[in-house]
Amino acid sequence: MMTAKRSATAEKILQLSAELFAKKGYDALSLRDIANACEMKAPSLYNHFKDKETLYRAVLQTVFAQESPQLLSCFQTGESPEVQLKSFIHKACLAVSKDSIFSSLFLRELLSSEGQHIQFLAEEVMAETCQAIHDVLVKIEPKCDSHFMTTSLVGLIVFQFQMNKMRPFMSGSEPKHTEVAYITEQIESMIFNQIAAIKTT
Amino acid sequence: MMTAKRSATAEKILQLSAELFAKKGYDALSLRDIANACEMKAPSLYNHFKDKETLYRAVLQTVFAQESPQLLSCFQTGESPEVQLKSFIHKACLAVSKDSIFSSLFLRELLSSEGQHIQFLAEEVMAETCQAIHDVLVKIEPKCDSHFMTTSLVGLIVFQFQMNKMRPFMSGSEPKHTEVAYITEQIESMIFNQIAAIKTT
DNA sequence: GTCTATAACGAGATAGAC
DNA sequence: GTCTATCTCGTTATAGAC
Repeated sequence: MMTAKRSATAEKILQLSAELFAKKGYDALSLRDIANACEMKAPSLYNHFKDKETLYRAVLQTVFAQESPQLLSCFQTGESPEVQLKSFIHKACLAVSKDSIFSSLFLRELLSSEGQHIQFLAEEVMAETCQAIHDVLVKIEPKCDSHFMTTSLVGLIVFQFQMNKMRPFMSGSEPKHTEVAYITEQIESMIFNQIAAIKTT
Repeated sequence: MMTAKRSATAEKILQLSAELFAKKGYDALSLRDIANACEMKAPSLYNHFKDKETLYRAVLQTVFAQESPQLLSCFQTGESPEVQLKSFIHKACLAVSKDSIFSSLFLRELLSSEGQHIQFLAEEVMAETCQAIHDVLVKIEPKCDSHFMTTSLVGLIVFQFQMNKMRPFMSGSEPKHTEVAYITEQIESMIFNQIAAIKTT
């Protein structure tokens, strides 16, 4: 599916507003804020996008499309399924830790009451990546519930990094808990221990 | 800490607006929407709450306070730590599946850019429950990272039930994946398999 | 007094005219 | 790209009902 070629300013609007949509959410973010970040006036945005909703959908599409190839590449190597999965976990954790735009937008949509974008996200944007995780899990251990493990993996990655904001106020939290390497290692451990447990039954 | 005694209408406003705040989010929900649900006019709300922000904070407090005793009771039995943790997982999953107000508000706050309420939630509202999980995990397996396991458990519960909206559009999803009993069982399995794996090292 | 509704304000929103 | 119409927001002032 080809995405329409965009002008340079349209690209600029997309990139800058993606960050703002992720940070403040659809309703709290005004077109003026976006225009401000782009060094233009709000009505000028209408030269590039039909309305706020259209801009937002374009943001969803491009943000997820940017991450997707990187993540999919993990599964296109000659390595064993186990190694492929591990490298995916590492790359996904790194991506989410570097900027949370991806995961913030995803979580916001998951919370949204009007489920308009849920289907779009699932089928058009995340399908390939989730399918790849799904397939590699089946290869590693056919007996496992690969759908549930896929959602658990995605959930842990998305949630644990969001939790970094709250950890300072929680008991038992240590500095290491906010480190990418440590979180990655722990999530990897949970997933592979679960697989191992199923394997031996 | 005593909470101020509230009138019947104030309680009604709290209950009805909690649902709406969870569903639409702080910014998207107008005082007129709330008033509508309560069968009153917007300005009348000001007889019961100073402003929107105050109402919202009261909502956070009461919603979490309602769930808290139920969940804490799991840890106040004479049962073994393992049984206590299992009964907590069951009760928490059931609570989240019955109404997602609790977990929606929590996730929304976790996403919020202004972290004003994060500390409040962590220290005033969720601290007791998280501490109880933390303690029981230490009892079961002192070698485990109980902080990380606590957040993983909370994250899995909150996330997996939110995912039910998206599952219909994902490959590999079956009807059982949206059932409370099945999700509960799977989360329990992940947590206890992780504990078992740590125990044997 | 206690709670309610009506009217209206100023700020800030989207979006269409120019 | 700018101007501006129109709408909706949170909030206040005020006056009437129980």
